[in-house]
Amino acid sequence: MEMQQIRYFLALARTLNFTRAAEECHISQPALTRSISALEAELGGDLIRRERALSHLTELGERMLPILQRCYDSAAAAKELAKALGTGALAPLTLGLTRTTDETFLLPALGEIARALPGLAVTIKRGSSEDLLNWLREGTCDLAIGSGLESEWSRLDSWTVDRDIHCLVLPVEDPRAGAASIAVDDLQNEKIVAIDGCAAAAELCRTLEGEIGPGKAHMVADGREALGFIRNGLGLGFLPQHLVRGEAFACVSVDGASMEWETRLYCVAGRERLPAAAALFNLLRHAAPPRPRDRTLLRSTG
Amino acid sequence: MEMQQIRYFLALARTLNFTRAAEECHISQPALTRSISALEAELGGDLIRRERALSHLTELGERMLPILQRCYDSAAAAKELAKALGTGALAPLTLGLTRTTDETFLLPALGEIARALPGLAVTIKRGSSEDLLNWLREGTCDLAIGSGLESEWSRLDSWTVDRDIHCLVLPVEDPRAGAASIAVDDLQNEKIVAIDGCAAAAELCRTLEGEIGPGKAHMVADGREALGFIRNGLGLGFLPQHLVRGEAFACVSVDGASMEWETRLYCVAGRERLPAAAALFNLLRHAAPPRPRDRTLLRSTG
DNA sequence: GGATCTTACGCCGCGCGTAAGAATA
DNA sequence: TATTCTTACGCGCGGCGTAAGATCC
Repeated sequence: MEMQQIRYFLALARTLNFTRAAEECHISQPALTRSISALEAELGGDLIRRERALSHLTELGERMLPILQRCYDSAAAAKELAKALGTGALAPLTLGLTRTTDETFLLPALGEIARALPGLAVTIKRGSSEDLLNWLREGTCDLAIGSGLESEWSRLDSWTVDRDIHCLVLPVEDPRAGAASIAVDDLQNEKIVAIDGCAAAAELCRTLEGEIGPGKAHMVADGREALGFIRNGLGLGFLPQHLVRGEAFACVSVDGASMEWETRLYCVAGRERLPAAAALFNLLRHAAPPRPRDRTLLRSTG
Repeated sequence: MEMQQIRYFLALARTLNFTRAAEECHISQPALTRSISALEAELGGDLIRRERALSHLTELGERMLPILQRCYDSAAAAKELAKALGTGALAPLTLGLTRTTDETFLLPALGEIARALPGLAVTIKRGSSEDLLNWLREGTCDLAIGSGLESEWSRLDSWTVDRDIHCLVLPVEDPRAGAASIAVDDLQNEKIVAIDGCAAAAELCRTLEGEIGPGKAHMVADGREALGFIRNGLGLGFLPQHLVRGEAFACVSVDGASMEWETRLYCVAGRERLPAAAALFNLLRHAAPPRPRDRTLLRSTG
């Protein structure tokens, strides 16, 4: 069963006339007759009763019609969707971000791309660094943004595109909320609330006690969950500062822990990019080097 | 876009490996490469990123996959359905009956066919004689059963397969309910309730007053509606007797009106029939000639 | 005779397999 | 070097158009 035969049959079912159907298909009438006959032979029965003015589809023909119509429509839809993707009328862009990555620095660039590509359709997937690395390998995302993806994979390229400051997050009523900073040693007996996959928090936990373990810190999925834990006294947060902005929490720096982390753009070398991914890539790569974020927000209450 | 290409692409999407996909499709690997390349050219973009162990579908490929899968599944479903129709695993049978035709005489034959053809699927369509004639012409029904389809169409064949007695149907409280018979003249001022398209009732109405008109009789769609009309005093019925059986009505014959009508089987000469239609045709044609129905029920209350 | 579908025949293109080449690990 | 995909080349099948035939109105 070939697509041509289906096209011919659909035309024939519309016209119920071999001559006119052949015209519609831009082939000779004998060619259409032969093609239909072949289809009938394959299906094991006549599709149409040839009765000149009274010609009509057989039972088999009537049953085949909607199925083959769907088949043909699917092929047509595929071509149309492919065209939309080719022209940029539909421009999907899938980004992988670690759970702690602040996406706001992307928004101006995405806005600019959306103006140039009205079909832009962004998908943001959040996951651990390992997830992002796998997504890049599998091609499940176009670009990844975060940190700590570095691996032995030689095809992974990366550039710093943003900086993020991590800080200790306390309930405002905590007695240490007004401190200029807190020493790492003061945290030895504290429970830490961190976001799963956050490299900065992982490093802090390693500093506090050899390895990061489930007993040492609460690992939650995102900032909202973390702040809820902190608010309810389950521990002290160690979170990227942007998550605390606008919330009633105190931010305090930690002496002896890395606070400023680079947010990096990762891509796979030698892999061609869709228009939207290419545009974002260029905007982020060629933008002015990211400035350190304003540190004055530390010790504020958000 | 050819069906082969779709098949090859689906295999490739499963295996993500040109060599194995070619094996699955029983073609050489270069042939599959070329076929996929041609499909990619038609769609205007790569479907798969060739990265050996890391090969994976592109965005375009991911989008095409479900659509082309549906296309291929439709074609497969068409072939399967055609096979079912060919083998008799599915044996549709569409019968056209006039609204007054008693279908019960068909049931033994249909039961016998169902035993031989487990896939039998009967559709009974009710309509006027004109409807039935059109359905036969259009091939919308396999066989028609009723009366009054005779036309100038030379291809219409028919045989008597049953007899049906029409009678005047009265509410049991009607004073004439116990009469042996009623003269046509006594009905001149009566309103008749008849089923639309019933040739017997039409003839009675013509006898009563030149032509059948909407003012002379109530024309309803089926027996249930007719009995409701009669029960509510809207008129006297003239209906085939089988519709009254088991109902609380009186049946009285009419002197001067044709009461015994032949139920005939109609088919289109020179048109091959599906297995179920052929079977029913043969059973009805070669059955013993129909006997006149028992007239003793007349004047009973059903 | 006109309309409609089928059959016959020769041709061209397309898809196939084989074989060789390129790229990557 | 082994694996994997692409390119090159020649062949044969299959679908096409033209022309003639069959059938029905």
